[in-house]
Parts: sequence; structure tokens; C-alpha cells
Amino acid sequence: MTFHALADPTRRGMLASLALGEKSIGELAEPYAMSFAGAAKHVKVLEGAGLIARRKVGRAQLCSLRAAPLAEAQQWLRQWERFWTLRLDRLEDLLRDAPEGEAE
Amino acid sequence: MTFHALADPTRRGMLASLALGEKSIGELAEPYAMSFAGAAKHVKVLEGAGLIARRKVGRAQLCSLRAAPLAEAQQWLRQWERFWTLRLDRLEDLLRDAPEGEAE
DNA sequence: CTGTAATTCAACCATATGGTTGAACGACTC
DNA sequence: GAGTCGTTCAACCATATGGTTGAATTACAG
Repeated sequence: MTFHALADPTRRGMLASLALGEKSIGELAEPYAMSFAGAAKHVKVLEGAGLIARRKVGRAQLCSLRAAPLAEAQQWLRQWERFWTLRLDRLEDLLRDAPEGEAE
Repeated sequence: MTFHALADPTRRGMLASLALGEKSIGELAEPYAMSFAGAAKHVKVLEGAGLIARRKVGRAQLCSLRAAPLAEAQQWLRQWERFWTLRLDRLEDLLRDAPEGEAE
């Protein structure tokens, strides 16, 4: 679900905004030419992906970044790291020459 | 576009399959309980995201992994690395204590 | 030339997504 | 209690997505 949450530029922007500190939903929504309710839906998607935590302060909902899913996503991408650290364009030759073996 | 391409488990599976070497579209489609045309659409999404390259061999289209967009995605995620290398649960306190300063 | 395998394309369908508006709710201000 | 601010919710809309089927294309095999 994390990748889907990250697929939208508005949501990535909100994460960047939260990187600077806690923000209310209204503060998160403000930079976007979009209704409050529309932006709140994006917040809900981020929350569903576990990327933000919320705490109630008076009538405001303060959101903060939860990086754990980002760490998992990065971990997943690391699987492929060898494909760009090794010369990419030679890799297919390596695999064809030794289809049963390991690339390293 | 990369994150959107990675958001679907079928497409992630296809990438994993391609990590083992070139595959035709039919070979990529075979593991999935889905029509050929349906799977071919996923391949097209991956291609649109620049995650696979294709070359024609006879009547088959051989697909191979292009890792560059994955590397970019990982690079993007690295922006947030400090949020999970620092103690996550203390971070919000740090930011609240020094709202104008840097976390490090 | 015929047939078939791998792919492409177009049409179609159901549901999800990204957005809107407007009404309702809970908490602070006066 | 009345007003208002921040938020939530429900209804609605247009378009995108993920899937289907069937017909058309292309390349090889006989």
C-alpha cells in the first residue's frame, strides 16, 4: 500500500511538508489548489498506508510523519540494488552465460 | 510514474521474474490467473514507467529489467532516511524543541 | 498458401480514484 | 447559548484502472 500512497505528487508533497514538523490537516491542505475535503482524502490515504500518525489537540488534528513504511519500501528497493550497481547492460549477458548460477 | 508502477503486486512479481533474466510477454503472463491481454497491460505500464526494455526476437517480444527508475525511487526514499535512522519516536520532540533549527 | 503461436488492438465492463459540494459535528470564543 | 473554526461525512461526478473478450496483425512452420 505504501507505493500507492507515494504515487501521488500531492501526497509526496504532504510528506515533505510533514518532514518539517507536525501539521494540522488544514495546514497540510493549504498549499494545494484543492478543496479541504479533497486534501483530507489524501491525508486519509497516507494514514491508511501508515505513513502518518495523528493526535487530537483541541479541535485540530495534528499529523506527524511515520517513516517505518518508507523504510520498508526502501528495503524492498534494495533487492534490486545489484542491478544498478553492476553494469546494467552487461547483466543480461551474465545471466545468459550462467543461467543456474549466481550473479556474484 | 515509478511508484504507481510498483504499486501493483502483479507488476512487482513481473519485475522479480525479470530479475532472473529476459522473458517474453507470454512467459511473464503465465504465472497469473489472468488473460494474456490483461497481463500485457501490466507489461505496458511497466514499460511506460521505463522499468523494462523490449526487443523483438522473431514473433516474441523479449523484456528485460531496466533498473534506472528503481534507482531513482530509492534515491528519493533516501531523503527520509534520517527519519528512521534517528530514533523515530523522539523525532517529534526534537522538532518541537527547536522548530527553527536542524535535526542534526 | 495455410495454419498456428505471440502479440496487439478495440470495445466493453465494474470498480477505484481524485475531485467537488453541502450538511453535520465537536471544540473553542464570546 | 450563538457563532465560528477545523474537521468529518455523504452524495455525487468524471475519469482512470484492472480486468474481460474477440478480432486483427506478424512471423515462423509445413
